[in-house]
Amino acid sequence: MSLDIPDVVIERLPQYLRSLRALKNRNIALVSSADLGIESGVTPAQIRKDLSYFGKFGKQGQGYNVKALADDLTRILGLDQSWPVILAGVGRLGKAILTYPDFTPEGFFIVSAFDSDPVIVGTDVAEITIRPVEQINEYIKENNIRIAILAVPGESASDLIDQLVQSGIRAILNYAPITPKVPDNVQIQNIDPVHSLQTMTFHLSDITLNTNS
Amino acid sequence: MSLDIPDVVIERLPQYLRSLRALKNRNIALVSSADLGIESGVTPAQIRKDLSYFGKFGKQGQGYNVKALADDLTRILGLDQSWPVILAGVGRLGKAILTYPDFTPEGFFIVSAFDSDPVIVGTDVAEITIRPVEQINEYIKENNIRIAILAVPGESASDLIDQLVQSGIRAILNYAPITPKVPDNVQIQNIDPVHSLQTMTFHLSDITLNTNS
DNA sequence: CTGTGTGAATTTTTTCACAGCT
DNA sequence: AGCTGTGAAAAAATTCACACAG
Repeated sequence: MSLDIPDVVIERLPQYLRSLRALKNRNIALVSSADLGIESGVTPAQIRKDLSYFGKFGKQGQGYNVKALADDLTRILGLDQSWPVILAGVGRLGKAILTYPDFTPEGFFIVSAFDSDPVIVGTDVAEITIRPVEQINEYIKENNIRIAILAVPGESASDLIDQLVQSGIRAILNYAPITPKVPDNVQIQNIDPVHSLQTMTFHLSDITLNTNS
Repeated sequence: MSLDIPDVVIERLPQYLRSLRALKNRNIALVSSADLGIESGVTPAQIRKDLSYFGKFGKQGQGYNVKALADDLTRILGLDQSWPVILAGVGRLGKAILTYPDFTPEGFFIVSAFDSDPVIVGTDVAEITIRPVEQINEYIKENNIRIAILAVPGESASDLIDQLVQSGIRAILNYAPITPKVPDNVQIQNIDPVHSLQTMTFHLSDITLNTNS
């Protein structure tokens, strides 16, 4: 059994996977943790420790088989299957997400989109007909959807999240500028460019007028 | 002096700021670390410890003055000034970013945008005329720009980042699906929805076929 | 030799718990 | 009495360093 694997470890796995794919594209068949470290920007010890949570993938004296490790990570991350995803909120941002081409090749496909605006409901975006948000819970249950992308305004986000979770959503990619509380068995990842920018300005303005009273 | 303030601490500050603003909107003038904890989803001890890196902001027995603390955090984060930002890459994603309305009220304004495609160069998006990417270094230097948003394809990203850094960029909001290496004095934050989704699927598919060989 | 896998050591981050101010 | 600010303790994450497999 597992599942006392630290979240920090899991968050690095997609990065390793990406690096391995890049190496494979360069026709590199074998890679050491040192070289994978250079490629992914992680220390070799860290990589070895991270992988050790899941098994033994390397050969002493040689390193890791690039393709085999990529396949293993793909399986570990659950990316050997294709995940249906729903989108809530088809405003400016939601439309951009619907037409964003990068999800599909990675195994995520948006199967339906919902909005509360009657003007938007019924229209088509990227070959998907927008449904009224009132139908979202029913849709989730009937189609066994586990992943939702949230692109609604901050005010409506919390309530909607509660509903989604009720209906069976287990993973939320949240674009609303809030940090919602969700139950332990629900995953949430926030995409928040303003927050990211605000983190960086601290370092830019460090005249750092500190020295406490 | 300061600047041995952990990054984890700095990353929580914008969250506190947001919570304080929400409290202020509800006309709450005074808040305890316990209540701010509920609002922001951080433990009270963590909040107090975090703030202690920057000074003493509370009153024993009472808590924190909401407005005063919000103002202090705004200053600490360098958000009491307005930051000019440039955008590199005006494709599908870049256009969405240009028309994204949330940066401006938070003190970030996009002053110019650049692209390599001659078809795009010269056109106007959101009242900004797209310039050729060849002029980006000159523009950064002449206008003393410190922050760049990167929305170019993965392949072009690394090289461009090196150029930006050379020209004086100190903070990069990166939408390209790579994890670039930058010098220590340069901040980078990655916005990577696919990575975020891939992190979550691990938890969804935990049949967790582990138990090592 | 080379480079993995891993306990042990170190460092970082979080939480505890309480003295002291209001 | 209530709640901050903070050293000290605990927990978590990273790095070290080396036995051992190929």
